[in-house]
Amino acid sequence: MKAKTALARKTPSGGLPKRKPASRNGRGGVRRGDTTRLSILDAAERCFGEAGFDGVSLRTITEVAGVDLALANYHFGTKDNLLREVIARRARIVHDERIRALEEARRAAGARSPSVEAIVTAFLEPLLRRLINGEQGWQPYANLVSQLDISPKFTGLTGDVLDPTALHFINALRLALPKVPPRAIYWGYMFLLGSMVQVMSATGRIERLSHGLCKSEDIQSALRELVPFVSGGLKALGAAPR
Amino acid sequence: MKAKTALARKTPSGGLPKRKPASRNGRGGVRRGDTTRLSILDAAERCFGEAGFDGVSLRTITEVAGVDLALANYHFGTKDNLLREVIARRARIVHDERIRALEEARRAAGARSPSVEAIVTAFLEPLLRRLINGEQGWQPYANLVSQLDISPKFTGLTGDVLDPTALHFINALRLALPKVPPRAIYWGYMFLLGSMVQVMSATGRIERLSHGLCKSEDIQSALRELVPFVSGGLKALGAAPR
DNA sequence: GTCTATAATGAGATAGAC
DNA sequence: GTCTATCTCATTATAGAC
Repeated sequence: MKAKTALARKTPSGGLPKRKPASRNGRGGVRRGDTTRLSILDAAERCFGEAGFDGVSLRTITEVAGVDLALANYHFGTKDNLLREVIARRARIVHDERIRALEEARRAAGARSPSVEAIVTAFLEPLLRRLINGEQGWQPYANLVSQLDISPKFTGLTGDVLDPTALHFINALRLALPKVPPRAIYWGYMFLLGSMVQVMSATGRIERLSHGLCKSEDIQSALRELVPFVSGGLKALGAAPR
Repeated sequence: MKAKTALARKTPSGGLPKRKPASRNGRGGVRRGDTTRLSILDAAERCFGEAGFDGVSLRTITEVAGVDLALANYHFGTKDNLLREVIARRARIVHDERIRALEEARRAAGARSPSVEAIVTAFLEPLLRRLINGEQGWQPYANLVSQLDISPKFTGLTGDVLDPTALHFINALRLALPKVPPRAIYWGYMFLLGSMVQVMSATGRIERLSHGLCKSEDIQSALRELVPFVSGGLKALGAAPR
């Protein structure tokens, strides 16, 4: 099984141009190359989200971006690295906001642990709220992350970026559920992820099943069900027969 | 965004050979073409599961199968159709067994509805039990189904095959949880799917997070946590603020 | 049913003019 | 930074001998 793309390895960054300096022109303006970079990043996000990493070519991406094919390689080196930068861009934002929300919940709870609901909400809201508000580019990003989360081929990539957040929340859940054994908490976190992913990936499946009663895009309603579901599930974890 | 593969459309089956007759030689023997067919099916299952539909070429698949490249097209027509047959083969088995398990649970419950736990178990066990027992080819299949479940590109395919099962269980859950509104049940079913998918897709993420305390391949332990989690989650669904 | 050979196209990446 | 042109190789699929 020849792997054509080697996402497990770190990019040697040998093929990349040294362009971090001169990114701005000192008067707050944006250089031409920056808008090109952004166009490619946005187009890649959208295309990857719709068709998956291997389902889209750089040709298609640059076409959607309205720029020349060669510019993808100039700005990002390889396709692998383009994916990396697509993920990293928004993952940082979500991570920071999740941690802030968790700290906020801790402060609100005072000496006790925050409730499971509060922890789960702190995890889910930062990303899902953006989908609810329809903020530019977040739906494709959510779609993409969902796909990467499942695919064994990409665990290296998603892990580097998403594991730190995970450990914070697993820790919080352990404190909130002292009677649930750690093993169960780890699995519970995976189930939380899985449930969230079903909400994030707009497959249109739920409208087919429900004959239009529920809608994939109605994240608001999904979140209203998701928080009690996950919280109730986590609290039920201790009762497993040993 | 040019879609190179048209999975939404039904295959016209014009490129397929009329080979259903003469599949067996009347004395219970297996013809040469059948073992080739099987080799390709098995190899495709494994490769698709590891790298995704677009991440693997027919060349690689036939190489893994140890047969000539042209035989893939001879036996299956197109790559799309090969995927279809890979899915259908085991999906039928799982569907039948799930329905049987659900009916068994109904019989055991007598006049009342089966418990949520019984319904959830009837859904999860037929597939997960095979992973636990390490039955040939089921892990790659589970991996593949997980990926298709998320990808917007493939909903047409998975829907045709998996929706009938879904509706049976959604119905059972509605009867078991009369106080939970239907909308919530539909979402709950999606969350059930999502949690299961996290168990089925062997990404190795949970061992990284838990430092080896949990293992992706230990489906037995995962199932022990999954049933209470999902059941508890479903029961908690009604409490959503309207 | 299987194989060789090849068609027809698309892929990621790069060299070099501007 | 951008573009044209191209390299090199892989892709799906088929035609035709055996």
